Amino acid sequence: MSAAGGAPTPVSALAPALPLPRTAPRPEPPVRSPRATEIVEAAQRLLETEGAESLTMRRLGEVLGIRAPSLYKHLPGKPAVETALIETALWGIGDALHRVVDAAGPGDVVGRLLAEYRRFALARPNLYRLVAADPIGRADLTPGLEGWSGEPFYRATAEPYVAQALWAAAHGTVTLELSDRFLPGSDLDRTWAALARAFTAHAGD
Amino acid sequence: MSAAGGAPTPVSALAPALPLPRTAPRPEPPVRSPRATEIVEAAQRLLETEGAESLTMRRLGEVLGIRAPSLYKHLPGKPAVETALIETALWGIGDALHRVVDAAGPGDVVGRLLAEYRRFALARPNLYRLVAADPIGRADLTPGLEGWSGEPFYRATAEPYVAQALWAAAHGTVTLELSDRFLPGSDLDRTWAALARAFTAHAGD
DNA sequence: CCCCCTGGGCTAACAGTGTTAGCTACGGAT
DNA sequence: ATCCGTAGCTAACACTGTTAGCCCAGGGGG
Repeated sequence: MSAAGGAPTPVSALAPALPLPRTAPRPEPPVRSPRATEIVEAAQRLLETEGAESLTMRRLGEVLGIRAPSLYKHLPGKPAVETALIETALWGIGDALHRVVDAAGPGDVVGRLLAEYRRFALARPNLYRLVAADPIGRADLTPGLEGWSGEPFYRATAEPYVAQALWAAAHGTVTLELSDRFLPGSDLDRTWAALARAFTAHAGD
Repeated sequence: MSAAGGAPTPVSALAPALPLPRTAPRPEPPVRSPRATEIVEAAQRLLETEGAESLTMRRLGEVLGIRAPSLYKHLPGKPAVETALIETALWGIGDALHRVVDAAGPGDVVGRLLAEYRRFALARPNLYRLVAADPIGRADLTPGLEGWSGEPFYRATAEPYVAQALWAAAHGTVTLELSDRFLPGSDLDRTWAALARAFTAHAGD
């Protein structure tokens, strides 16, 4: 991800930019062989239905009617599978968030952005957890993808560092909600509302 | 962790509470045998100096001049080691944050709280990453520890849901900073400043 | 003094992980 | 008809956490 816009956006821009412009174009998905695509799709199904600890090369081969070592004829290894899954997640989040900002009705873009971010993650908990799991082979990710998928936060806040903070806050909140780390009995709707309020209330300062 | 105070604090309290009260007492650390304590300390050193992937039972035994299976005479397994490390981290964070709130000079408690949270995590990156790594054997944690260690956020905001949101935001930002997930070239000081501003500016609304 | 028993080490082993090497069968191109 | 790449296979390696079972030193009770 990484909010704060793509390459052409100068980081120091305190921009007015009310029409919520797009700056970075949607990056091109990488070309994969048909079989490799099948494998990645099977991996996604496996991850969502059985959880991360079931996403093993042997198990993945099994659901494909294949032995584990044969997977290496199509993909270089397990990190590649995970990277592919992370990428589909980033494309999904990016598309969903850009859509929200595109349909910018009158007020509270931030609130709707946060709601959509939350909705997406809760709908695919295991996928989001995978994205959140630290290391992420930055170098192997499609260039520009992280920036593009975080860009809606910039479009909504029009200030790069507020955008980064908002993105990080959303990420943290959703992570904790997925891990069930908030005090039991908390009304998470109100937590999200408090977060939206913090980033909305004081438009000019 | 988990902000929003301990048991006696009614969640609905929109409290005035300006003297920044403490609600939950500091929980008692669990009693461990001397040898078990040695092992946990060695694990912490190992984690910080060599990283999470080196924190293996065989390697841990090695630095203690012991074979891996012997560790099981003192601790029930690797999850127990990790839980112990997580607990020391939570105690550390809790102590540091409570100290900040105790020394409450005039303004910007939130800013100083965030700064301390960040400082702590960056000083022990691998330890913090371990805490952030999802599953956390909630049941095996010292009761009340999570609530107590997040309580300073409540003391600083005096509203449980704002506290949760602030804590989550801090967690997310520090996680992304540790994983180097922000756009390269970003001035993270400004991101943190933007976060503090969001949770400070509008005191009353 | 001897016995017993417990604490804390050991080796061997198991099941599981990602991954590599080397073999083989099929299918399309020359 | 021959070649060769594609895509499967088995065997194996090095690693993980973990269990079973053995063994030896030290201390207390008869």
